[in-house]
Amino acid sequence: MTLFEELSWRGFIHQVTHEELKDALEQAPMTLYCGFDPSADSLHIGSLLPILGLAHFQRAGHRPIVLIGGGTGLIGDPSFKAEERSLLTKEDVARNAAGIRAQLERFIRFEGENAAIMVNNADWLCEFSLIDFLRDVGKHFSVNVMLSRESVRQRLEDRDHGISFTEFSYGLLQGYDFLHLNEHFGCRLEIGGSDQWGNIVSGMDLTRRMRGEDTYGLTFPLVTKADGTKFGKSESGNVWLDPARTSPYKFYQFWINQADADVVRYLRCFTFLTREEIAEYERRTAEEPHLRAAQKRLAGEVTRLVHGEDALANALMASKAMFGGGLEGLDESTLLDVFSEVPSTELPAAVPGEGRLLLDVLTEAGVFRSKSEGRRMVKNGGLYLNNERVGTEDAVLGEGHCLSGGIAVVRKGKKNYHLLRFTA
RNA sequence: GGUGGAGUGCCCGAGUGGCUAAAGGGGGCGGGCUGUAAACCCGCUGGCUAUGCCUACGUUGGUUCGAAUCCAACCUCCACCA
Repeated sequence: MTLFEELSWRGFIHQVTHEELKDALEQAPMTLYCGFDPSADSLHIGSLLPILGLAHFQRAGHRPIVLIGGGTGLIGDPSFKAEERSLLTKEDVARNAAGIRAQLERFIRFEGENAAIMVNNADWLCEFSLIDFLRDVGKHFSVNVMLSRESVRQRLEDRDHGISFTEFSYGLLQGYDFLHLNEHFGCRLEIGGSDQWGNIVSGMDLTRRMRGEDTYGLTFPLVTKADGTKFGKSESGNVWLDPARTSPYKFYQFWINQADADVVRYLRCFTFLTREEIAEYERRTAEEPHLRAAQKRLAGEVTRLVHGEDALANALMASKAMFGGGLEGLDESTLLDVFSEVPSTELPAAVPGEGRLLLDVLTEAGVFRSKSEGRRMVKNGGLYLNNERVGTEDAVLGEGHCLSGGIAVVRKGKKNYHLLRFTA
């Protein structure tokens, strides 16, 4: 199977500028690039597709360039954005660029044969003088063409939001990146999300005009969900690659909760499993959906890829404790680890012996907004202490409620945990 | 600027003197079923020192034994006209 065929069945291909790209990729190693926007100090799973795209190219022997938009990030890409965004400071962008760089190193190999290269476009864009840029680069861009781009159409039509000259100029900068990479690294292909089509074509045009070089562009489709909601959001917001922002446990849970209708597609594009393996999961999803073998494999693969083997093991252990039941066997450090991201409240050790009402303690600890809420929760049978349902409103907190290490695990409903820690 | 209408709980929306912590719907939360899913079913959805009390129907004041409901002023929004 050729690289192009592989990308194709995995669902990586939305648009290609030239059909010949598929042959060119088979004939000789190619240098290609993909840009990442440093608008936050971490990537989120929306960037996973481009990252894995680059990885596939590298596995097939091509040379990827990872471009961090340290310069373009100072301007802001207006493509398909409804409103003008506020500018990030140079310090923010530099810090974000560093964070993203560290993350990308997990996915792409930067040494050995066809090692990837990482560049930051701040290195060349920030050097440019305005006059030079307008004379040398701007001259090759037609405002008429820029105005006709679909990606800014909404902003041109919307009088309330409009578009500033700054953002309108963004395309020139990204276009210049391609030219620069072509000149310095022989880069001949830019890949990106489907919203990047206009910017990619700009860069190709510029490279042809200024250097007479023909280049290629390829875009990935938007990742969709069968139910029409947006992919990449969990109830707690964006799903980030940074474990400090989205813990490996939550990350794992995000994937395990994917719908049957989506999971096979996700196995194709977010894992490196073979066609045969995925076909097997497709069969199992159809025949024994309740086992959710595909979701488990997807969550395992992606979590390992993003966070590593140890983090995956922890996520699995935590998931088992949260959903499998038994807490009794766990020792203190395991408990703390499993519930590490759960809010906790420290209480003096004397408290359990004093026989205080459980509801009073939990309201003080912030588990309930009011005592009424707590009473309601008990009445509806939604309050659990160490996985045992609390049956009465006047339950008293006692010695027997501590697990190892003086910890009591409070649960509201199915998934909301809170830890009480009794300290000496 | 003129005229008319409207502001109710997280949201929409009923309610025109006591039976109203306020119908109904949505959302949210909890329970059941299940696969940590979807769909569906059920319950809850102001607070408290709790068979009672307090707070709440745009704001402030008034009428009344009693007001979301009547009156006055103010604020805000909408519609139509200019």
